[in-house]
Amino acid sequence: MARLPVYLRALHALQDRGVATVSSEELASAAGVNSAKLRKDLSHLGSYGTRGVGYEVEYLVYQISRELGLTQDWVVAIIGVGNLGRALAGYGGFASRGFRVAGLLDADEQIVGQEISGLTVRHIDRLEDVIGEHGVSIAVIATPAGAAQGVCDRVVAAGVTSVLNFAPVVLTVPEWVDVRKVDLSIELQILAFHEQRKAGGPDGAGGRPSALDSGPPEPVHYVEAAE
Amino acid sequence: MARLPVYLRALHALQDRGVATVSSEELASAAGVNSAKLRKDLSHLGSYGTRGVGYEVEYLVYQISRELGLTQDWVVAIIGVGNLGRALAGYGGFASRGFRVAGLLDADEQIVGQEISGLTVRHIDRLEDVIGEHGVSIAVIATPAGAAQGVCDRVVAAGVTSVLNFAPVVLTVPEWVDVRKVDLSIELQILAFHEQRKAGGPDGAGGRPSALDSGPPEPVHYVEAAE
DNA sequence: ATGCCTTTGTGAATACGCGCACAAAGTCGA
DNA sequence: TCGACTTTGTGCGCGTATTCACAAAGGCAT
Repeated sequence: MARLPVYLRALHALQDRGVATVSSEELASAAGVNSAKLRKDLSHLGSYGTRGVGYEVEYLVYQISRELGLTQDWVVAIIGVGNLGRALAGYGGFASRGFRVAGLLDADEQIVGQEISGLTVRHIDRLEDVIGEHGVSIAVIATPAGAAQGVCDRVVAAGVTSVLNFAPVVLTVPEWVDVRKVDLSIELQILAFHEQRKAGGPDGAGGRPSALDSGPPEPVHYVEAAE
Repeated sequence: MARLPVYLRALHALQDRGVATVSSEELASAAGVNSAKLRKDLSHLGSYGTRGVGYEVEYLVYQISRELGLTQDWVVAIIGVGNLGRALAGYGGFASRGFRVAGLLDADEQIVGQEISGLTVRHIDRLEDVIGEHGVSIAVIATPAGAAQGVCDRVVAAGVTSVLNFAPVVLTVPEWVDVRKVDLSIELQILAFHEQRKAGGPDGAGGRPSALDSGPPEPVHYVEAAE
């Protein structure tokens, strides 16, 4: 389930606060989901709760980590060291969750050789070497759109079976390879869509809170046809 | 629908290649979805196809852009100018889709005053001013986890009704505010989960291609219990 | 003009996810 | 020891999304 990482994060926060046991209600609230859903999710990986008490935080952390495969280290390579690649290389959330960045690669000679977050950027020509040497199993593609499919084909040919794609293209891969896509522009477009509806979209004003109940302080934003 | 931006991107690519009309089958393939689903999605915003021919690319681009609210400009502020904030500020996919970054804000005095992608970083104290002056309606939160909820409360109080959150926390907002979350660590954890299953997870080896059919060149990666 | 061929738009069947609500199970106080 | 209370685990119904499959609609060649 895609929600397990969220639970895990909430559990880590509880752990840091010294909480030993937690009820499904509390944990669900912290994770922003329904408590029944959370219980059902947890029950799918075995019954680790005690009725009348709740779940033991530490034990649950271990079980979820195990289920997610975080009890082992995963070796990651980042291809494309532009602004985004740099940000990813320096992102602390990786190392703390068992993800080790073993290689940074780029095609730009200006960038190759630079040291970023303790790693030297290597040339994309060495892609297969880097993957082989370090046993990379997850590739993060942060290249321009045009280069993404080519890079993807190469990492797959080199044995990578999971790809995290930040380039704005739909990657084609063999069926044994998993791809997840993060697209900043699409996220904004979805927000714009809802924003437009709130401001009284094509269907006429629908469903936004009136100024009477505890709505926004300012009426609404101006909306005028952009042509 | 959350798929419209994907269709739009595929259509833009077709437009660049000079394609005038496209069938649901082709477009669905380019967008990575089922063709019936695509037709149903498009039919929900009116019937813009011609039977026997397909859809006119240019017209469809306009209709989807309109539906998504991209015929107007949206004003965005980015709060938190670390590695990620910097990457976002320089991301070309924003401007080209009608999103204008009007403000960069940070709490760090070292960063305030720097010019990044043509914008001067301002101090977080001026948050409300920046939002008001430019009519910001979308806030991008790229702060550390600890600061995110506080920043979120402030932008909401200042009138922002859409938030794109990169901080690894679940934000609590009034019900008229939309939040979308992008969490790099969670994406990797989901990949690790599938990776583990492919490598013969807790359930025993299940469903991965054998070495007989067109599987990966190398057998599989080593997997050993990490404790 | 006419009939064949392509492609859309959609009814119907299916699968899926979600959440309510409750029984089973366990704790804790008396 | 016993009963009341808390919390888990899950059966069930419901609404939504997805897919199949086909009839309606339009183009195009003859």
